Amino acid sequence: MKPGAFSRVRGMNDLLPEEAHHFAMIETAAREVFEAAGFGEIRLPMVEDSRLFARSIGEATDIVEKEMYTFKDRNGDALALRPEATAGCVRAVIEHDLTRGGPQRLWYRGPMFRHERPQKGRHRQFHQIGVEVFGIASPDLEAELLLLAQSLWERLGLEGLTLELNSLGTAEERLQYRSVLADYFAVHRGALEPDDQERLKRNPLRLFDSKSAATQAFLAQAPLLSDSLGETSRLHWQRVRTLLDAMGIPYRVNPRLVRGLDYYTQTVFEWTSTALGAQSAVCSGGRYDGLVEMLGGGSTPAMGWALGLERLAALLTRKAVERPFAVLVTLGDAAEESGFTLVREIRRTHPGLGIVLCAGPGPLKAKLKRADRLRAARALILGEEELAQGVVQVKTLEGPPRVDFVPRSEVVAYLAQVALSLNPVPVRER
RNA sequence: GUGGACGUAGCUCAGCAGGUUAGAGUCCCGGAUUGUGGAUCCGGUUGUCGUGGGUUCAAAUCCCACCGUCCACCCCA
Repeated sequence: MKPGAFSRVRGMNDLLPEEAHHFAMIETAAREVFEAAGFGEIRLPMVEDSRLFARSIGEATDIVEKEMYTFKDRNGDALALRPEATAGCVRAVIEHDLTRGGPQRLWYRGPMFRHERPQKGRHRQFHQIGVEVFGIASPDLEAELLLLAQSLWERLGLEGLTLELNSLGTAEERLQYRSVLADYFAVHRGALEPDDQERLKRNPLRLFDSKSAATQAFLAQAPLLSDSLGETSRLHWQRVRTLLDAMGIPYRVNPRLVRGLDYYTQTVFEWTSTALGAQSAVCSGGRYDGLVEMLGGGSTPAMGWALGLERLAALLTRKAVERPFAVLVTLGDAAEESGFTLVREIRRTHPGLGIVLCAGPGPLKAKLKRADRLRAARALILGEEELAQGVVQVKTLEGPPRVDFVPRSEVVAYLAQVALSLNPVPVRER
């Protein structure tokens, strides 16, 4: 790179064609799975009032305290680039009264922004696809959303993901347990590492995430979250697991899974992969029954999850490459003119037929080489000789060597026929 | 935000007890075959050695700072 050139902003990456194609595969699969399940897409702004995030995610979370991109616009309003989309989605549901006609099933996708130190699987601009459902309090919602994710993994051919889940109970139960845990740890405060002392002070539940052996030893003796669940929560939690068992979706109950965002209640979960290093969470979420009300809406139970596209794309090992059906090679100006006419005709009559142009100057050899590298099925050669005879040379690039001369007037129909007979379809995976 | 490793052609990397003109593989381009791909052979372009400063007769090589990537912490998708 030359001195005066610009480089990208730290943590905000270009998605080159290969990765972009993985993104597109995931997005396409997600759209199919979601829409078949009755979810509607919602497109949300990337900028919101920064107080929206402070109130929903929690004032005392790292996301809000240290990681948000906040700025004042020209009116002096405090705005923020969204660090996640649930808050904005809830805001929109309230603003447009979307639950009026009964439960709402929504999905979204797009970039999120957090000012963290970049690492593999962790970027300052990253991309999520998420679903949110409003207006269903019963545990079948958990089963529905977990099945939805499972369906997506299967649709993508992803294996080796682990589902962990836990129940936090109602907001009250969670708060109560929080103080029980704080009391228990108050005695041991001096024995904790600075990080964990901080957790104890600010959000004791986060002690479960600690990697300190001492803290984990204390936790083994600590009162259990599950013991502070009331009857209703216990039955809810039981029902979620029964439904998962009935569907045969494997999972592991992890009593230490507490999640970082303040708004979660009842069921929380996380899909992880062992192939990603420290940033192993691929998809996570949970129920947030109190959030709608907290943000000024009516009392509305809700739940959602989000997946990280960068992390998921990293698990797609198969190289997906677009293969054109044919490459059109022209030689000379007159053939070039005729060739463009042919391509226009093909694209008009058979839009799905992939034709890559290889016109302009240059030796035939190099152009065929390009066709070969694109892994096209056919090369269409159009030069002075073909022009004089009113034909197009169709060369088969895969399989036994073969060359056909097809009259110009029949070539479009001929190609359509060949493309049809080629099974699998022209777009294939390498 | 904290700690550590690393930064040399587009890509993967060698070179670094300071010393002519900075290398290999790959990729790309051209030719052998003036209009027929993949294999082989021949030839060619790769570059402020991350940036800036310092030490020195001399720095890709040693020192410092900054930037960036990666790893761990932290956090989380």
